Amino acid sequence: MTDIARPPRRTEIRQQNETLILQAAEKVFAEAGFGGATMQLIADMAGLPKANLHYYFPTKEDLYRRVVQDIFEIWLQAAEAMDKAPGPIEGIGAYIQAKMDISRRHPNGSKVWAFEVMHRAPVIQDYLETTLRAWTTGRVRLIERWIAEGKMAPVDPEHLLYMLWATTQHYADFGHQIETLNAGPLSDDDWQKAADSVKTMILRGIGAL
Amino acid sequence: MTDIARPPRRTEIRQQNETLILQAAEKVFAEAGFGGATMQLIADMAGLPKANLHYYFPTKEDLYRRVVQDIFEIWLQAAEAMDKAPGPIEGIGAYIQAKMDISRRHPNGSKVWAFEVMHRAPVIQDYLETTLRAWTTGRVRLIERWIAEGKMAPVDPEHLLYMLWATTQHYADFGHQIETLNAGPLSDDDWQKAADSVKTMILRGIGAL
DNA sequence: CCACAGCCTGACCAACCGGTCAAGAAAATT
DNA sequence: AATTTTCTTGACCGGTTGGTCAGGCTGTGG
Repeated sequence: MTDIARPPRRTEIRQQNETLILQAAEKVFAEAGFGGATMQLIADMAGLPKANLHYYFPTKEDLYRRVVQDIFEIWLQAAEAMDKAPGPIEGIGAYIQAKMDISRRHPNGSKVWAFEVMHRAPVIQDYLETTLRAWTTGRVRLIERWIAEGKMAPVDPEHLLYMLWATTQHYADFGHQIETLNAGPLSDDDWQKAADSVKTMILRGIGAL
Repeated sequence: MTDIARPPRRTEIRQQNETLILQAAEKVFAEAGFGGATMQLIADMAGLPKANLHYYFPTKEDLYRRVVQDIFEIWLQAAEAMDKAPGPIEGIGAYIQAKMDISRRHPNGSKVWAFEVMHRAPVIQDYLETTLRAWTTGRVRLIERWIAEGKMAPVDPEHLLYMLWATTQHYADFGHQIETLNAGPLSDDDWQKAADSVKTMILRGIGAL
């Protein structure tokens, strides 16, 4: 009865199977990259026949795109903590904490993003040029304001952002290396120490402490 | 005349073709990962028939292992700058500069390493457990000495090392993202600014300035 | 000049890849 | 209960993959 093309009704089965597939895909893409991942492996991990995957996600690239988009949104959400803060200690401190939590809880998502960017971002280049760039310039202005208000030292805002991304995501992307040097997985205490170390070094590094 | 099994004589042709193949392989592995890279693509980029690659490197994995090993040695060499220094300002400053130079000149090598570690290091796990761990504990002791001598604030040495690796390698691994936000490749000035920013923030962050 | 080790490569192979499809099972709607 | 939509799946396909191999080529030491 409606003129607009109705979006396919989201039945419960659909919802359930989609998340099942997406979880398996995130893991496989993270561990093998786009080229190394196979639909068969994702299907096995999700406990579904391969043909069923192609019913929900027509192509491998469609599935991959969804995985990358989901991660990007999680990160964007974490960035909100930065905006409401009165100064860098609260704002950047909260941002580091939020990103460290994500590195711990969604390490595979972070890895897929890293794979994609290293691959020269064939799938999400438009995101980089639009959403990420807009977000970045906004945050640069915020940092510049804090500097003008004397709340932190006059550091280059862009390189500060790169440092925030690099340090926090390192605990996800290079988690295996860290665990090897640590002779085992990081405990709750280890993670808290890591977050505190990063916060202390960076906040002092920008003259906010 | 020698009793030991002679290593195959390294003719000039062999030397030349091996480096040709290794250069092409580094690029392809960096852009596609191990699974996504194909011997055919590497062969085309090296300007040799595929069968010739298998003459010098019997399997894809042999070739890959060589690429990863080469990068690891470059990094180890860069770390020497840290040892001879009297304190953190010179030592860590020089280490950051050296690693930033490598990120600029060998971005592909850095990416291959990242791929490998994200892949849970199937090929170089022994390197992580032996060489890298030994190097790390040595450097931890050095930093602890500097702290004891009052030359820097009492930060956690391991997390400082992670920060050094993360920030410097970020400019190689995420170079595409940085170039996109920068609306173009980084100039000489940009690279110097980046290195200076990292040095300033980290050295101040560890209380060495 | 020969001999021979090192180098080169087109053709080939089994295995695996992403993706298709037809036919039916299960649910939802009427 | 009938019908229509959504979901499921084994079998299949053309194309590509890493790797092999026989046979020819090349340069060098004797």
